[in-house]
Amino acid sequence: MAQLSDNIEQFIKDLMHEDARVDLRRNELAQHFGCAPSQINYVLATRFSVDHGYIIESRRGGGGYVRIVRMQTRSESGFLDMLLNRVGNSISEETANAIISNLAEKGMVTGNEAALIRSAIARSALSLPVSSKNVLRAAVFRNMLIQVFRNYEEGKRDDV
Amino acid sequence: MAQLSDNIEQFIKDLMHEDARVDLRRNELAQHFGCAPSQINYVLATRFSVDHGYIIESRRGGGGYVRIVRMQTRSESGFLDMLLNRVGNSISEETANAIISNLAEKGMVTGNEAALIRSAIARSALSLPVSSKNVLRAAVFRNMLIQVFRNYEEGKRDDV
DNA sequence: CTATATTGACCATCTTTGACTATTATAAAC
DNA sequence: GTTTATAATAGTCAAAGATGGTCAATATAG
Repeated sequence: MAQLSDNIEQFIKDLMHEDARVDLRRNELAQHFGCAPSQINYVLATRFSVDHGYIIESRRGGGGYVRIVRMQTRSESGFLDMLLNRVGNSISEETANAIISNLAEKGMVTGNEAALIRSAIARSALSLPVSSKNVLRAAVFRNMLIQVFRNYEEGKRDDV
Repeated sequence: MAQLSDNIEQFIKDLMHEDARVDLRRNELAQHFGCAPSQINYVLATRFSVDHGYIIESRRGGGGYVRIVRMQTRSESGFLDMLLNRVGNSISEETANAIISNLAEKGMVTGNEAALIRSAIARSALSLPVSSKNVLRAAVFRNMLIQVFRNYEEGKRDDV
């Protein structure tokens, strides 16, 4: 089932296992995977966004490159502030999921916890319009309970 | 005479004989049985629901799949069933917290997970009235993020 | 007759590609 | 040395492809 995009993502993450920064040639990488160069941009956009905790820099022309940098966080409280700011008053499920992935990659939440958070903020959990907090709470809680049992079933293993 | 749905159900259950989890291609399976793809959804909805002890996950697009996950034992899925029933359509924060404590006592969730669930369904997280899912999601997510960092700063300790 | 099953039309989401554009380095011309 | 042409990169965006989801109409089994 592994998709081209997933393979490229993994390839890059392997490269970054040691270093917080990696440079690569877009065209070379595309050739290595036998795909269109713009495919690389797609992977970067969907898996290495700022919300995922990465910054992309690049340069065109001879000797051009694409640089992927894993963002560093100074302090935990600063990081939390930044995240709360990013979330703000409104956030899409996709953006939230990117942030959750980032937290999981950083080891700040376990895979189970990440899944639990996802289940609480999923579109399907937030039934609107809703008349009372109790009704809304039930919807969110139900989703989380199901998630708990999914985790429990897998023997608390962390695969997300 | 065995219905198509029964055959598909059996086929999937055979696949799951060994593993508690199986991934399949909806279209492939439909083709295998010479039926409409949506027939697969029907089978999943009627025979692999949460009530039946299964959880369905899926992904669209290239490399898409349908994943069926079985909960470990009948008693566990029965327990979940009971809980979902108890939650029903509406639940107070107090009742929900009691359920969460019970799950923690049984060791089905860690202390961190319990705290995370509480933070998602707290009165303060469920800001109503609210105009959009994104706004509501932000409120819930913010609460959970704060909880994540509280857990993390406490050294990932699990005290309930 | 009623409950269950089946299908098909239409929708939503994710991925891959290709044509066109933008930028930079290097070599050539002056 | 500056200007100009050419090659070498990378970026953007929209279209096409590849899946799966939903729902209402219809058919079938009991």
